[in-house]
Amino acid sequence: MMLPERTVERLSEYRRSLLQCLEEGKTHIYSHELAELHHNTAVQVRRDIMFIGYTSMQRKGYDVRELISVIGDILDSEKGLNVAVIGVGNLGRAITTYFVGKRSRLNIIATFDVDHNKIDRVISGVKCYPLNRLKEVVGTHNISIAIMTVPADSAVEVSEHLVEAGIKGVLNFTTIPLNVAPDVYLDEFDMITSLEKVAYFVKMTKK
Amino acid sequence: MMLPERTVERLSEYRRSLLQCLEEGKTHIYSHELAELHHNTAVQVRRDIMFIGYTSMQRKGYDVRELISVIGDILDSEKGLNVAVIGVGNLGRAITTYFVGKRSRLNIIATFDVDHNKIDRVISGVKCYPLNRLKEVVGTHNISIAIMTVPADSAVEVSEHLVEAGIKGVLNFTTIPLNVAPDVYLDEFDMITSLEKVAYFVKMTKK
DNA sequence: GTGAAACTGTGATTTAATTAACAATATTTC
DNA sequence: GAAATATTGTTAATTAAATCACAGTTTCAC
Ligand SMILES: NC(=O)c1ccc[n+]([C@@H]2O[C@H](COP(=O)([O-])OP(=O)(O)OC[C@H]3O[C@@H](n4cnc5c(N)ncnc54)[C@H](O)[C@@H]3O)[C@@H](O)[C@H]2O)c1
Ligand SMILES: NC(=O)c1ccc[n+]([C@@H]2O[C@H](COP(=O)([O-])OP(=O)(O)OC[C@H]3O[C@@H](n4cnc5c(N)ncnc54)[C@H](O)[C@@H]3O)[C@@H](O)[C@H]2O)c1
Repeated sequence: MMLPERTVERLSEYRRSLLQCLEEGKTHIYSHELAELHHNTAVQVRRDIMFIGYTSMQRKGYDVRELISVIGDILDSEKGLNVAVIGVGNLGRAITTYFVGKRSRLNIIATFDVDHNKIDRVISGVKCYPLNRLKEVVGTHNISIAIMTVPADSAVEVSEHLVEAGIKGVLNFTTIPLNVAPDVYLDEFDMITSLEKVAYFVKMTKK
Repeated sequence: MMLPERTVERLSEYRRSLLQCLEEGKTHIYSHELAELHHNTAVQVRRDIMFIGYTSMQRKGYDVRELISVIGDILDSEKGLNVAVIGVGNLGRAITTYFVGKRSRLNIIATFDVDHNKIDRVISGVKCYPLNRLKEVVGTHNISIAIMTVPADSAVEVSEHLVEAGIKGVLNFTTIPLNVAPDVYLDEFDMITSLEKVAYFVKMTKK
């Protein structure tokens, strides 16, 4: 049974706060505390936690360590998943640098590009392969997720290669919407739209 | 009257496709064509367009140029809005470089940092100011939107400065959720969550 | 010019997501 | 140890978003 998309997002966010709590020595947390950390309500938090079937010790709040672990059981794959970054320009490089070394079940283990100045170089410890070796490398390294940061005009073509190579999830940072096979999960991550949305609501509340 | 959030997002996306169409010399477009470009349905497109009160010439589809203009009337502010990037690290630099020069009503006109190696330097034509001049510069340059790309541990503090300085919209790229005054619009743009969400659905469809 | 075909615009309906309401349970106070 | 308090888990109600269904136009074919 698949959780609602918004719940999955919130669980990921909760987990990060919970890890923070743990560092601060907090062992238990109430639904309303978690809610306050995340612009939402205590009921919403409890509902999300209900979805994953965890129950707290009544009246004491949720056991932080346990909750982290249960969320992990839901979100993480047992052995983690391998990730590739496609297009190592400004954004691709920023992302790669950022993610590498983060303790996580998602490991960026390869990047791809077509620029000969980048190919075979190592960026933040991750090797850059030529795009035409995509299928091979995806296979041998068991990569299932791609982060797309190629220029807009090669996005469609590259996305087809990705599907062909056996990628099962795509996080698309390019500004053009993609079409992938129905068994491939696609998330469009659109900065321009986000910025325009902020601008719209700023404009509207000014009036 | 305020449009639903999702509709605003889609309008921004439609506009980009429409601009593309224009370049390709397409003068009219049907709802189902626009839908196909954006993983959604013709009815959804028509409903969104109905929201903004535009009507097509029956049976010919929407006039591309007109529709772009009407969406612009809804989304854009008359004179555009000024934007600042706070924290010019890897991500801040990538974003600044990307946005500058894009024909748009949203202009990145300043960046801020605390690192003396960055302050007073010009990045992609945009000057970097010291953070302690935030209020002054926001005032004199009439900046209303901030893109936050500072390290997580200074995010909360910086967000307070932003609100204090009179910023009205924040696009937050840091991994910790912020709390801003109720009249400030905040969008959390969370890459880790997005990636974890992709991973979850990949994991689930594998089974 | 008449009938069929192709689209749009929108009221009605359905589905999904959120919020309200409250019983059940544990804890504290006196 | 009874009453008051705080918190969870869940059913029911509400609200928001998406989809269906179809009437109303325009165009096209003949
Ligand atoms: N930088 C941003 O903040 C930002 C914001 C919004 C959207 N985007 C989108 O993200 C993408 C990347 O942006 P960027 O600023 O990093 O651009 P960039 O030009 O700095 O990087 C693009 C990289 O992709 C490589 N590349 C080109 N064709 C390729 C191919 N067919 N296969 C693999 N690699 C290829 C290039 O060699 C380069 O290294 C663009 O599509 C852009 O629209 C970026
Ligand atoms: N790079 C990514 O792909 C990525 C992904 C997810 C989240 N993020 C988040 O985005 C933020 C920036 O990431 P990054 O990779 O660019 O980091 P970075 O370390 O490269 O850049 C941070 C910049 O902020 C500046 N800074 C530090 N304190 C500041 C302050 N108080 N005021 C203004 N500027 C200050 C630093 O001098 C530096 O220039 C981080 O919060 C990170 O969690 C980044």
